[in-house]
Amino acid sequence: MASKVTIYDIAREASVGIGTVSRVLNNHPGVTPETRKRVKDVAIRLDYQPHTYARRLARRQSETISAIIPFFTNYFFIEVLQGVQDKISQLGYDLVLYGVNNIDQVDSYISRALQRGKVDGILFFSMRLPERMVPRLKETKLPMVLVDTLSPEFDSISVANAEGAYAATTHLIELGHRSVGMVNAQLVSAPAVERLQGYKRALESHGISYSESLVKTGANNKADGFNREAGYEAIMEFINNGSEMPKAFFVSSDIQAMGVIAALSENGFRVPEDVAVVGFDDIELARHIKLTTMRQPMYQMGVLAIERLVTRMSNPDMEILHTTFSPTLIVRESCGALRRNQN
Amino acid sequence: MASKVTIYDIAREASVGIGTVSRVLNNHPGVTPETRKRVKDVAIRLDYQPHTYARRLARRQSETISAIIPFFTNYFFIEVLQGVQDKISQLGYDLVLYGVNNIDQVDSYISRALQRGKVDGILFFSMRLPERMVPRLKETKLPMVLVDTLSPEFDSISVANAEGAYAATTHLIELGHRSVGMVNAQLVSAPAVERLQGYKRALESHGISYSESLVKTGANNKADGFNREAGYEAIMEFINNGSEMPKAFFVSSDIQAMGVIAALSENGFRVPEDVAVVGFDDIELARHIKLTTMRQPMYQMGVLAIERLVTRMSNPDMEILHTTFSPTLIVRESCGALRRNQN
DNA sequence: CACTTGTTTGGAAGTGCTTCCAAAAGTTGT
DNA sequence: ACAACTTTTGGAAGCACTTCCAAACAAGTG
Repeated sequence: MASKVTIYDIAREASVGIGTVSRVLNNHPGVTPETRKRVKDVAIRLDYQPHTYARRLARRQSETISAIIPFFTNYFFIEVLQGVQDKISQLGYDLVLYGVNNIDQVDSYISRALQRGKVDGILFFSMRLPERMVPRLKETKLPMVLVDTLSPEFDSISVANAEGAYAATTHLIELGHRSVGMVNAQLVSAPAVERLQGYKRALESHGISYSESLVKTGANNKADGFNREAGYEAIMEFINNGSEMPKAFFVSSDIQAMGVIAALSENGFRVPEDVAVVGFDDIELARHIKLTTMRQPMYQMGVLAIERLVTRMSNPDMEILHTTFSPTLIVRESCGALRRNQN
Repeated sequence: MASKVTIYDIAREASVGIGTVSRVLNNHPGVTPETRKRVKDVAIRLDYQPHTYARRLARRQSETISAIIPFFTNYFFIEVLQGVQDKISQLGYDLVLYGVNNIDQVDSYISRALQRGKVDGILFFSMRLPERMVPRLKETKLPMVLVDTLSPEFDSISVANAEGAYAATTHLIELGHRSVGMVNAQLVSAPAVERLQGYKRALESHGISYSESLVKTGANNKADGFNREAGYEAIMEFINNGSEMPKAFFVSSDIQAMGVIAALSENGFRVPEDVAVVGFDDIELARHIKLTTMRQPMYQMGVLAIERLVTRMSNPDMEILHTTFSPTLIVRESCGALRRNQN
C-alpha cells in the first residue's frame, strides 16, 4: 500500500511539525541540515508522494498548461507538439491536451481551460481565435500564446507566411516559369490568406500579372482545406474546366501537395517534367516524396511557444510579442531545379 | 474580474448555507426547486466557476486520465488519439499527455502518473511496459489499459498482429509469389515479434520454407524501427549484400513501407511490377501512395480504450480483459493484385 | 393536539497541502 | 549572566470544495 502517507505522518515519525516537513519537501531555507536529513529519510522510508491537487490548491497555481490544437491538421501539429512536450516536461509542468476534431468544440475547450485555477497558461494552435472569446480571455488574464495563428491581443509564434509564399513562388519563377498557379486552403485560415498575398506579391515583383483563374481551392473539403483531398480536387477543377494547366504550382501545404501530385500524375502530367510543384511546411513525409517545400521549424516553434508562455506567466505586464520564423526553401526534386542543374 | 467567486459568496447572496450550494451545483437531491433555482441564478449572476483542484481534493478523485504515448511512432498514435480525445471529453475527463520522445522517459512519466490522487487511470501505448514498473503499478491499483501492446497483468486493446501478418503474407503468396521477404521493426517491440510469427506461419502453411536471409530489420535505426529510414535501410541491405531481391515484401508498418518503396525505386525496381509490397496499419497516407496494407481500426481502438478504462475504474475487481481487433486487408496497387486482375 | 416520520437546511469537519506568525532555541557581545 | 539579536521550529489559518450529522421545519396520523 503505497497509499495515504501525508505530511502529518512524516511529521509524527520524524518528531517535527508539519511546517518543517513542508519546508524540507520544498527545499525552503531555514531548516538545519540535521533536521532536513531526518525528515527526508522518513519521507523516503514511508514512500511519501505529495498530493498534487492539495498542493495546487494551497499554492494557488496549477503547474499545468493546456494546449488547444486541431487534430484535423495532423502533420504540422504533431511535430510542434514534440517540442512542446520536451520543454514542458523539462520545466515540470503537466500538459493537458484538448484535441479539436471539430471546429465548434473550440469554445467549450477554451471555457474548460478558463476554469478558475485550472491551468497556468494556454497554447492555442493554428486556428482562428474566436473573436467572441477574446474579452473573456483578456478578463481572466490567463497567459496565452498563439502558435501558427495571430491576434493582436496575444503573444504569438508563427511563420512568415507571406514571405515563405513569396520565396516559393519566386523560386518557381526563377526556374523560368511564367505561368505559376497556386493551390490554396480555405481563406478562413489566416495562413492561407497570407500565403496568397505572398504569392501575389511574387508575381507582381516579377512583372507577371495575377490571374484569379490560376488560384484554386478544392471545394467541398472538410475543415480548413489543409488536407490531401483538397489538393486533389483543386487540380481536378483545372482538368474539368478544360482550362490550360499551369506549368508550375505553389501549394499551400505539403499534404495538399500530395493530392496535387496524385491528381496530376493520374492525368498524365509528370512532376516535375510537365508541372513543377513547391509545397509548404516540410512535414516528415515531404522528404519521402522528394517534395520541394518551405520548411517551418516546427519543433523549435513548440519549444519557443512554451518558453514564451512561461516568460509571460512570470511577467504578466510584458509587452505583447509576436515572433515570426522565416521559412527556408528546401529544394528537392518536385520543382525540377535539380534535374535542370544536371543538364 | 471574473475571478474569485466561491461557494461562500453564493451562499451569502442567496441566503443559504454552503451545503445547499454544493448540493445544487452537483445536482444532488433534497433541495426544493425554489431554493435550487435561487442558488442557480446567483451562481450565474456571479459567473461562478468551480475550483477544479479544490473539488478534486475533496472528492478524492481527479477526473483525469493520462496517456503515455510514443511520439516517435507518429502516424499510428495520432489516429488513436482522436478516438481517445472524443470519448474522453464526452465523459468530461481531462487528458494529460505524456509524450515519450525518448524511451527512457517512460519510467519517469509512469511515476508522475502514479502520484497520489493525480489521475484516475492510465493509458499506455505501443511500448513494452517496463517489467520493473509492474509491481508498483499493481500496488497502487491504478486502473491502466494497454493499447497496441500487451501484458498479462493489465487490460489491453490491440490488434491481432500475427493474424494480420498471416493475412498479408498469404495475400502475397496467393498472388503467386514463392519468394516473399519481410521487412520488420526491432524485436524489442511486441508487435514486431508477433508479425514475424504470422509471416512465418503463412509461409509454413503454404509449404514455403522460412529463410532468415529474407527478413531484414534496418540496422542502426532510432527508437523501435517503425520508421521510414529503417525500411529504406532494410532494402539497402539486400542491395549491398548482392543477395537476390525477393519479388514480394510484407513490411511491418506503412511508414516503413514508404522507405522500402523509395529504396526499391531508387534502385530500379518498380512497385508492383518488379516487387510487390504490403504494409501494415493503414495510416492516412497509405491511401495516398496506394499502398496495400492491413487496416487497424485506430479510431475505434482509442474509443474502446477509454471505455474499457472507465469500466475498470468503476469495477476494479473485474476480470482482466484482452480485446484484439482483427486487421482487414485493404487492397490497393502496391501488391499488384489490381493490375493482375485487369489482364 | 401530541407524536411520528420525512424532507430540507446549515455548517462543522475533513481533504492535504503552504504560509505566516509567534514562540523557542541558539548566538553574540558586554 | 543578561540583553539583544538571529535562526529554527510548531502549528493555526487558509486554500475551495464535499459530506455528514444534527437541527429545523413540514406533513401525516389516530
